[in-house]
Amino acid sequence: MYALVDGNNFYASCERLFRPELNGKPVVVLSNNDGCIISRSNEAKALGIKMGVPYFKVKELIEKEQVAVFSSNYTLYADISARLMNNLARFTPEVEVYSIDECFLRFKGMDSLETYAHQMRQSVIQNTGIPVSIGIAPTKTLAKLANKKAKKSESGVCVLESDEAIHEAVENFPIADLWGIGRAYQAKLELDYIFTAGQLRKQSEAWVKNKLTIQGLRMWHELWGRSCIPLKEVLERKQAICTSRSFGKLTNNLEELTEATSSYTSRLAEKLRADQSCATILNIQLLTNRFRKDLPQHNPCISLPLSHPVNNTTDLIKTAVRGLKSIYNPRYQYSKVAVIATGLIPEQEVQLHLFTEWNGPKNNSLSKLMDQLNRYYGSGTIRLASEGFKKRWAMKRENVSPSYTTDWEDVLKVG
DNA sequence: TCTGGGGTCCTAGGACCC
DNA sequence: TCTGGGGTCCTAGGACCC
Repeated sequence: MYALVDGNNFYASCERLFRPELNGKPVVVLSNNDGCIISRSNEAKALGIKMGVPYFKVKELIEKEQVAVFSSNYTLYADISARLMNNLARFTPEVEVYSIDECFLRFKGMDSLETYAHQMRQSVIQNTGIPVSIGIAPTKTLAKLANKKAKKSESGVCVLESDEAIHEAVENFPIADLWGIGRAYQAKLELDYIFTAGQLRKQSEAWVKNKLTIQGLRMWHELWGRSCIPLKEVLERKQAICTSRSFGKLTNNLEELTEATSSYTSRLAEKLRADQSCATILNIQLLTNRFRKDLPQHNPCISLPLSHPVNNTTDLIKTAVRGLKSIYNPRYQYSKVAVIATGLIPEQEVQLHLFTEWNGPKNNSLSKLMDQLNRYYGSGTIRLASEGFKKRWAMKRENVSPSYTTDWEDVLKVG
């Protein structure tokens, strides 16, 4: 049996941990650049604030209703997430951390899962302060479905074990809420008058494969209780690593774009090293603001093969800036730059080259020392001058909460 | 004025191999 | 008139997830 455990309104719940006076009050968390609503407390949902709406469109309502607004603080959420996952790992050895706020667990040969689920829930709320919902079923797809049911229930737990219970849960479950059905598939299925998981489940194997390809077929089997999506317990090495952010304002200034590209690339290099990977290809993409219909659009990108696999900051920045300059056009106002590393290979398995002077990864001690210093003294403490100092392009983050659990300066004082 | 960021998997089609 | 069969690898684009 699989369980899916997830934090209720996770980011909003994290913010409330350290602001208990906000319990029972509406709270929202914004995306990067204070752009969109990405997490809402139940009270905020009740006000009709929808997921994903641009902040400026609901600002008036938010002010009128005195909703507490937070810029996103991923340092905080990642730390709370780790506590949550560690707590859950005490209940079974088979754990897959699926996202920052979700976790699949697997149980073998247990006969009182319902009781166990309530114990887990109690333990998590007591040890981390985060309320969670738990769905349990014979497959991951059904566990996700059970989790949605759990969210709506009083107890926060939903166990689907017997064929009858599964049948009843699936029968009227909206197709759009299924794990694996997005907007495009929803539209496609509705053209065939399929609106519920029950209706989809009744279709033939061949029909489903034809409409939704192999992944849809897996989902179909899982809806019948035949598990075909395994638990991924070990983290696989990433195939691509990306750093991209919108600017706080539009710009066509090459100096600013160069600073931003250098900064993002520096962050990207840190991520590569943390993953113990080296890149063989670096992609740079410039984007204009697609919502500004009044401005000309320009979204050029370039793929730069690296002469040898690297993850050190200076080499990557040199390449990135060269790429940026080759696609930049001063006629356009840009809102974002993305730096993407692909063709990743393990740091330990970098091949030497037979026909060039290059003789192996150069001593990365400078980059590694920078990582150490930045981990200890805070991100950006030591950096390359090309990343700039004024950072006029930096993203908006007007309501960011303190790093309560990861920065000594921000630890709460009791007195 | 103001609209997020970071990933994965699958398929079709083209280039190429013997 | 009539032009094979069986593969691999790569890429772009489309779908999905949180």
